[in-house]
Amino acid sequence: MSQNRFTPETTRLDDAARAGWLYYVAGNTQDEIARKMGVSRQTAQRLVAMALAERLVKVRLDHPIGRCMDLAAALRDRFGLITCEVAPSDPEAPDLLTGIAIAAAAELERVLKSPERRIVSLGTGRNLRATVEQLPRMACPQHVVVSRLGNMMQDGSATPYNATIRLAERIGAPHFPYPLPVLARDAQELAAMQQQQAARNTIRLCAEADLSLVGIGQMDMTAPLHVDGFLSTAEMEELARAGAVGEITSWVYDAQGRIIDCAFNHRVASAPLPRAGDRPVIAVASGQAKLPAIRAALNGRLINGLVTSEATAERLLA
Amino acid sequence: MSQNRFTPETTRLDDAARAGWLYYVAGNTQDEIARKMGVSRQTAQRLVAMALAERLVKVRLDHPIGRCMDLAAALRDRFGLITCEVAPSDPEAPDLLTGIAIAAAAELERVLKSPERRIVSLGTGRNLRATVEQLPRMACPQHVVVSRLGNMMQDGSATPYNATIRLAERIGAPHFPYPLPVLARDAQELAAMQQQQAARNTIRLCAEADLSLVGIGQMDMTAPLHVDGFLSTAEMEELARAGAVGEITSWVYDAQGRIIDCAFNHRVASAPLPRAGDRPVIAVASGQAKLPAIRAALNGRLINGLVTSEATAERLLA
DNA sequence: CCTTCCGATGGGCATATACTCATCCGCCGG
DNA sequence: CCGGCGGATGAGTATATGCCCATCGGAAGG
Repeated sequence: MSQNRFTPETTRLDDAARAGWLYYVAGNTQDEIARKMGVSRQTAQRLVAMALAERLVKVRLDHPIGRCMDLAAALRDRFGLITCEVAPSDPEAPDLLTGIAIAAAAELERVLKSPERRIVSLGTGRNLRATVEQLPRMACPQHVVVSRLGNMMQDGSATPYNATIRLAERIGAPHFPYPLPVLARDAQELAAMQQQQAARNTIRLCAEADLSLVGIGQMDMTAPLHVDGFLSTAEMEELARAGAVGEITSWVYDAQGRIIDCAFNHRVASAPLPRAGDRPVIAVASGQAKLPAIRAALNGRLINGLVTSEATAERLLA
Repeated sequence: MSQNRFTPETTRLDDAARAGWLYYVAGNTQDEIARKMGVSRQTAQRLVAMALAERLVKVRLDHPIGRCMDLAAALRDRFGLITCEVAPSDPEAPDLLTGIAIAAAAELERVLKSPERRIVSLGTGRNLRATVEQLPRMACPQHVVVSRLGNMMQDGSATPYNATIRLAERIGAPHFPYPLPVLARDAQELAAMQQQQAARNTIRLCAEADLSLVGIGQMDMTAPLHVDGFLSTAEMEELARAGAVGEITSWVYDAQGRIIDCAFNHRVASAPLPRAGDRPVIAVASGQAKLPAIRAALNGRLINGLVTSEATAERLLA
């Protein structure tokens, strides 16, 4: 078909549209298209590619998951994330944990399937606990599970939501609880604690973790740190004045995602936050209340992966 | 990823949606999808196929031609056509000939490109004439062009719009003009005419035609048969009373596409209409005025191919 | 009229995709 | 507890697709 009988541009685009239609809508093979349009197969291929390049074909996914993946892609783009999963929100309960727990579990499971030894470090929190609950039982003795922070309060009692032990049990992997409490009394005590062999070993493992899953805590009266009794109301208010908007494994940061240089952070005994480089540091967090904390963590590149809900993702991008 | 932890149907469909999204929207290869989703390549392929089968992915073509091809596909479906082309209508002049002439010429060209001998039979009319004008010059001595009806009026003068000669000249093929006039005086004269060797030979060629291109005539005061003087106003009115809505190569038919058993048809000297079986009998017709005639021809399976305008296609499907 | 250049073309090949088949796993009835 | 059944899986393979490159032909400029 001689394109030059008419305006070549138009006709060529028309042909591209035809080819695109035949390929994507009618499901023809490029060979059939070539025959039907009277051109060579290669030309048909070029036309189909052109239809794609010229954005003539628009693909839409008619499934809740489609919107989620759009949001996830947007978040990845915007915040330079290695990985991002957005779970469909149930309109009835937009911030239900189950969805994101399943999504996060899928991420985790992917890593655990590796036959190579992997070090997985975990924070704490309801989200992570729920995530681990969603994992199927697997036999993964080759991996190592390590906690990034203590589960002891200063009085020696345990915090709830311990994900590390649960995960280790579930997959039959050796695990390293964090051998220090969440907080030291002061910087001096902290320094002493960190000299312990077990602490140094565990902190090193955390630094080498192939995958880190953490929660994100908000900084209001519903803050996990406050609810669990690590932060008095007075301390909370002081931190808020210093600009605190969120915390990850107890490290408190401001709206730009910078760890605040304050008395509280000098007492935090948790493993240092991994520099979110090439190894995934994935936050599992959602909910209106955590929004500023999540946004700050993303802005400050404290994390390079996020698993969240559709509703939260939308608000993050707004 | 064990689907059986949750409702298997849902999860599988979700996975299909993810896979579809990754494939069609994100442009991943199935191998990448397999890695990202932690499944085998084959499973990824199945998921993509499922997303397609379950109609999760909707492809839309953002180009005027897209609408045309949708209409063409709908017409093919609805009327069991072998081939159907819908040319974009210029909103300024919805029934302009050029568009459909180009489209029809493309159809014709496709057949002419064959190195095998093809018999192409033609009707008459502005549409066919315009179609032939759109053909590029080609050297096709292997083909044969034959006319399905005469171009002589009863007084021996020629009708306009002779497409056969023009086509034969353009492609350098041997051609067979129709050796009889359009109409005989009566059935008896007709029978005598058809005994002629030339007539029998030409009619046989028409019956064997590999491609037949015909126009469709309406049955009102603008009817080609009337304008060209073959049908008096009185005869027209009588045929209309008998239910005539259109004609193809002078054979007059009713709204169901049945050739009417009437005096006029008993005088028609044109080659019998080919039974629209597997060999293409393509009508080139468009325009509000021809709508009932086209619809009837489609309903009666007098044709198995149609080239028309976007506007006409829409009305045919309405 | 000839030369040069650019885009289009089709052959050939590496890769990706679709399909078939044997097998496996979990479920169910005996 | 066992055997049969149906869907899911992975290996293998035929087919389709994407890409590189040599070549061609028409347009612009000398």
